[in-house]
Amino acid sequence: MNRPNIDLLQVTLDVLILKTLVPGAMHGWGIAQRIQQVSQDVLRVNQGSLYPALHRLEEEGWISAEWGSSENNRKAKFYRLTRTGQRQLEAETENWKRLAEAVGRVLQTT
Amino acid sequence: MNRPNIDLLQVTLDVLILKTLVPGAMHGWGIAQRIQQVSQDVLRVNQGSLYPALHRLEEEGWISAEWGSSENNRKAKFYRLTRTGQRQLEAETENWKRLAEAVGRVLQTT
DNA sequence: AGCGCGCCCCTAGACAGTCGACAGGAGGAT
DNA sequence: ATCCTCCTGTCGACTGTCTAGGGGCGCGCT
Repeated sequence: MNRPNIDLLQVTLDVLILKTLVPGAMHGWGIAQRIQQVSQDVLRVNQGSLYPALHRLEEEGWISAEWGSSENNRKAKFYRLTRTGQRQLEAETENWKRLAEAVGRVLQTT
Repeated sequence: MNRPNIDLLQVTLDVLILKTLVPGAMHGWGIAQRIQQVSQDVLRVNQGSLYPALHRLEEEGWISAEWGSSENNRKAKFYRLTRTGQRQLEAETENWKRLAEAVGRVLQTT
């Protein structure tokens, strides 16, 4: 009831993460930052959603992890898109498009 | 796994239902049919999602229900958009647009 | 040296909403 | 009578998010 002011994403985080990794490997915190930035603050990724998602994706074999050190010289786990992850990204992107179009059709009929 | 040809909606059903009721009152089954039709079969509403959603919306006061008889002379519960439901629809539509745009921005950066 | 802050990782429990399957009643046609 | 279609509804399992924690380690400041 008490309508929490939020309107976070109900979309599968997965495709967003996958897409963010296309330019190159990144650590989790950086991924979240970038998504928020590129979406102009509309999409915010909570840590409690981020890490489970990351681990899920890794388990699926769509991304692979490797420890390294961040630009601030902190220990960080870098994730990279795998080949199957690339395919998955394409499939899910296509999926999103169809979904968005379909919802659009329903919503914009005067 | 066995890729059931569908890829149901992970979107809030609510806004779809609300929008479908704009032209006039409808019964639950008809709402589901119409959404599927307008979305060109991309969006399918399962019964197990539909009725809980309907009841939820009614409880929120966004739609009101009334028993009547369908065009096939069957007993059916007709739902109508209330005034607050109208407002809610506008808000959620706006919300969807922002979300879709944001996801689009992330996804289409080459 | 010691302290705090910002960066970066992770987990646990509660909770909401969907999915697939199932159940039931009532009208119309055979 | 019997069966099919229309139409409403519920239940348990599951997936995924949210809130709210906890910890470790550089770096700059005093």
